[in-house]
Amino acid sequence: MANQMDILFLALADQTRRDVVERLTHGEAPIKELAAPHDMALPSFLKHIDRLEDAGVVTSRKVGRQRIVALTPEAFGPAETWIDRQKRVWEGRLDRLEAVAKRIEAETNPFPKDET
Amino acid sequence: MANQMDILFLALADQTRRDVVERLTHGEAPIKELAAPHDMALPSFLKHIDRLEDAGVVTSRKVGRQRIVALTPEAFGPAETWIDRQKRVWEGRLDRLEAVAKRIEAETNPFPKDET
DNA sequence: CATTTGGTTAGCCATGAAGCTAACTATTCA
DNA sequence: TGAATAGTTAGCTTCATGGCTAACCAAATG
Repeated sequence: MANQMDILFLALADQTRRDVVERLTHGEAPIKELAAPHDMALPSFLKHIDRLEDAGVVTSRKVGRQRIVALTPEAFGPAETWIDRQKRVWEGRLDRLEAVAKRIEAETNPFPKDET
Repeated sequence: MANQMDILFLALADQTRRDVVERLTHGEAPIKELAAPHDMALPSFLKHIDRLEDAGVVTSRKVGRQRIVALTPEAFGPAETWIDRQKRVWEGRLDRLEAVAKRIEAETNPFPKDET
């Protein structure tokens, strides 16, 4: 029942996971290093990483016994695009209302004040 | 345990709620009209509206027995800003890596190829 | 080869989210 | 004023989320 956008927004709806993302903007890191600042058992922390990976926000690869996690910021695209579109439609609506208001004024007042 | 940003992202992490937002970009509407396209009992739908309102994405006022809901797109700000910041830090990092790479090249190769 | 280290798996618990029905309140309208 | 309309409240179920411990696997190291 949860689509990709649900998963993406949900991944960002948690402070721990956003902290991990912020850390990763400075470069990839192994699980242990990522987990260090978080007062949480490792298996619990792992779930957060898995959730970020499911959302496509992060990828990971095994190097020896370490798992190196890296950011994939392209993943934010759909979220940003969606928000932008909403704002643009909303602003478009304001423009249209303004246009309507002007037309009504023109129709009801055949001698607008800016015309001498 | 959930901060304001959690609540905002969580509000957007649901198709029904995103649909409502999209509808509201075209103008405010009473609950019943908003609920109509959604195959869901009214009390269930109400919870979604309440969640959007908690997140600040929407406001509502009572007019007679109707409750009119309107969008407040400024609420998206924090989400957009956060995502943008992550991308900017990430890109900054790439720039820095590039700079480092250039410096290393210059140090190891005193006669770069573009110099005759 | 035994031990440490880094991660993983399995399984449990408490809480919260999303849905429902039934019953209620408050406007509006005939 | 009685009936219809628009929301609301209460209370229930089911499933997901976020946390835990214990036990395990596999790579690295003494």
